Amino acid sequence: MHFGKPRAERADAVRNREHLLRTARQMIAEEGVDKVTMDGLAERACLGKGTVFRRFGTRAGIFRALLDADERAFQEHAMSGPPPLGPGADPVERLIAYGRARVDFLTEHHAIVRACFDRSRPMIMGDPSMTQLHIRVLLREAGSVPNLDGVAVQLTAALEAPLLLYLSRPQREAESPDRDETIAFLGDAWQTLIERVMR
Amino acid sequence: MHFGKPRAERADAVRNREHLLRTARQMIAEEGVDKVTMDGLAERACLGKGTVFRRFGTRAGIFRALLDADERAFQEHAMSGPPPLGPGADPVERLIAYGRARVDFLTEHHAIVRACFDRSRPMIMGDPSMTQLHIRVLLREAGSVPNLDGVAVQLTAALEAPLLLYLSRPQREAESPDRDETIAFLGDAWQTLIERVMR
DNA sequence: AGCATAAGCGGACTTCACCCCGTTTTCTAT
DNA sequence: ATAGAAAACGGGGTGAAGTCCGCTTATGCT
Repeated sequence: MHFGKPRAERADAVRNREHLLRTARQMIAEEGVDKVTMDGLAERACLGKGTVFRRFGTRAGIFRALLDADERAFQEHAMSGPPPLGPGADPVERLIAYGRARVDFLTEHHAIVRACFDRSRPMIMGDPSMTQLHIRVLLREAGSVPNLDGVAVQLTAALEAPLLLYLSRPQREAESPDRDETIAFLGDAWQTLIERVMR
Repeated sequence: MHFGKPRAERADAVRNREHLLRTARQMIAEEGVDKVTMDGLAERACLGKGTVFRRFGTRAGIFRALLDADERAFQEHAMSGPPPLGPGADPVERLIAYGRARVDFLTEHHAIVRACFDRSRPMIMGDPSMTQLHIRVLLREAGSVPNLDGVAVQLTAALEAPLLLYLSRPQREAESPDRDETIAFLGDAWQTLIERVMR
């Protein structure tokens, strides 16, 4: 009765997944996120449509997979990079730095992040994001906050939701004039919020 | 050259819109939000599909229209109802009361609220919701907050996003045991947040 | 009332996500 | 090496959103 190893992923599966991700990245670079269709991707990768769905489940799944690597790298930085983002700085400093970095990250990956949404199966509260966990830890380090879990949820929402929900411009080019404005706007707002909550 | 009256909406159009909304409400009551399809709605209302799209633009548009009346009533309450929600109470009290009422409202209309999302054309930051405006006004009344606009955006996100984004269970029955828990959880968190920001 | 015209209507058509299931490939145990 | 099982593949099928355009009807003007 040895579970634990439900048999590793088959070699062709791995090969195909990577090929599909590469192809998807190309398509995004050439035509933008919403020109990536399941049929189109399959055809361009010379694979069956069924394969694409088997690998990623849903369309949103592709974008989640694409984001995954960058997301890991980002959290890595936040958890063990140099201060003020990483350990070593004052927790409040770290919270502020985290927020600014996160705004930057989400803006950078804006199109893909938004494409991760799945109308049918959205994120559940029980599945706290890395961001929420990180904020929670730093809040606790920064001093006693009542209702820690609740506040962590809401600060996470305050940080991420504006980019996920409220602002969503075409933002074709990375050099858009209001791109930097937006980043500064939300970063400053975050800093203000944290300073007032923690003072 | 008199614009201003681009000719009022035709009588049949009005009739059909109301008929469609009534029918949609029935279908929602009977089978739930995501069984409401454009074809189904058109057929049940004995109208062409083109008509449904002409009236509401997109599927999400139907739900926005359905929410509209209730949303107005809610804002009415918040702006001119009895304290602590309405005018007369201390601004901080009002902010807290508003948040609790809003959580309640969003939970009550959860299914429809979520159905208002539109993958292709999401809300723009330039279109600040009533909630954002209200929060902004109360914040200003409550005392000088630096970065007023930014903080208003983020508090709005903190209040609404958890219900829009992070928690989304089927929540079929209104008497679900964790429904009340959720309302209390988010309401308390909101109160904590506001108290700390404003202290 | 009668007419011109803009608004509204209907439903076929297109596109896309997602499902299904018979066929093929890889893996493992012998 | 080989057979048998499990996993992966392929692509046609389905249902739903959204578009198009020729037809119909309300409305305002005379």
